[in-house]
Amino acid sequence: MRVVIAKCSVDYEGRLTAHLPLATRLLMVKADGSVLVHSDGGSYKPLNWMSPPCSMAEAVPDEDEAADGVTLVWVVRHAKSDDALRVRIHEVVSDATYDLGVDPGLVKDGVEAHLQALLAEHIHTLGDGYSLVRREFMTAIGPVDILCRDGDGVTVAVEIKRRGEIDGVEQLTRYLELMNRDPHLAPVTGIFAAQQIKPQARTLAEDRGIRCVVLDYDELKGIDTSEHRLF
Amino acid sequence: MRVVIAKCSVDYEGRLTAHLPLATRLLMVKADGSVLVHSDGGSYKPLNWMSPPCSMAEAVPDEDEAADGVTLVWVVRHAKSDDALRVRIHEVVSDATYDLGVDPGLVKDGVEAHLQALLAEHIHTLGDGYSLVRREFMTAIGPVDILCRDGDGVTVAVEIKRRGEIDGVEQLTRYLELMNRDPHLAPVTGIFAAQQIKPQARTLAEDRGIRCVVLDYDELKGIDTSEHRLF
DNA sequence: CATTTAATCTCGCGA
DNA sequence: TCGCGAGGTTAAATG
Repeated sequence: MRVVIAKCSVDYEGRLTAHLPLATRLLMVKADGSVLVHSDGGSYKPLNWMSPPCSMAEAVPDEDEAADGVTLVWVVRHAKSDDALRVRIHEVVSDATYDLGVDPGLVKDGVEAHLQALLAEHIHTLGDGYSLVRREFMTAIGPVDILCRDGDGVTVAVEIKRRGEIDGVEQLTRYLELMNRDPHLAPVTGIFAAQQIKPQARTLAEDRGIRCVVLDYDELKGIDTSEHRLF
Repeated sequence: MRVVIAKCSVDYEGRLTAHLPLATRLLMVKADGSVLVHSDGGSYKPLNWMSPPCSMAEAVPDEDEAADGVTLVWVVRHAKSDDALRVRIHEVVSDATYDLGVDPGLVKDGVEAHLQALLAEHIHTLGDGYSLVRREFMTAIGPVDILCRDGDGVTVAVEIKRRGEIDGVEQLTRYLELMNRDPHLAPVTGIFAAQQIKPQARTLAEDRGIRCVVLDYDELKGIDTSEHRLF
């Protein structure tokens, strides 16, 4: 990885056009050729960047650029599209290259997939007599997170979100409409399950006869642990 | 801005739990206290990070950490939530601080707002006799991007997206349902206009009698230019 | 300040 | 490879 601190202006042309006036910034060139332009603020998103696959070339400034004080130009082109980034460097404060090696990568825990796995494992938390049919039940318009049966043997489609918003209710509604048109499956009722359900989403769901369930990730994991401890 | 190259492991606890095994990485500490952990690959997203407002403190490794070879621990805490990042540093390769000053910021061109302005200006590209009623036409559930009339004087609601997906069709459908209940407006037809329309979105839209139009930003801008050149 | 919506979204999974 | 959905989405605009 190459890290350069430089006074520069930047222009991007591609899916949109963007311009960064002259200022001192951090330029990061990664092993795959991608370039990031960071300022000393904002959040993790760079002010400007080029995603891989791309290649970076250094060019000599033209007459106008040289007259403006540009000493070096980086031309970064995307390999598959016409996206291009031009970094006009006026002054280099620092320029260093490091060998970082390959990163072992991030290990995550607590995302929607885990919620789904935990709820499937403890499907009875939805009510007495509930039994799992299958996770990721495929339909023509996409997979239903969990398909199960309630105590009366009625099919139930469960949509799981970390944060339940209107989009999720719309999604479940589409699944229910489709599945209720299938005589093999109908009638199918719906459960909208999330760690947190926005009031608007709850209202919409209940208005459509969809039951809302708030999931407690730690509690589900706790059940997991205490059950394992029985053995 | 402080830039550190170090062999480290990182743990995040907050909305989820995440762990980065020991490796050499770039650590960026911005003026607002935010921290970014970058590897030599991936895109512009850091492997791990802490968003502002937050504060970073250096701590002495405990006994176990020291036994593992940790020489220094960064504890980064978010100011408003319980999110925390622990960077366990084993070896510092480089550590430098730079004064970048305040960034003048990015100037953009070519986003959805511009598409809307351009299409409103050239509403006749939707068909002969089309006329603009108004942009951002307010309804009880939000603003319709463009309201216009077709050649027969029938009211048309236009939803504009850069990339047309199912959500956009749902949104337009809600507007149309509402507006068609209003005797002053009904009947209202719909147009889903985007630079790119996903097949599923197109299918859903056309199934609901909504016309799909693919917009060409450069062409609309070209019309703009050539019209201006007439004067 | 909360809410909504766009994003050069990125990222990962599955067909 | 492409499409689709999730994201510690982030970030900007708006009521």
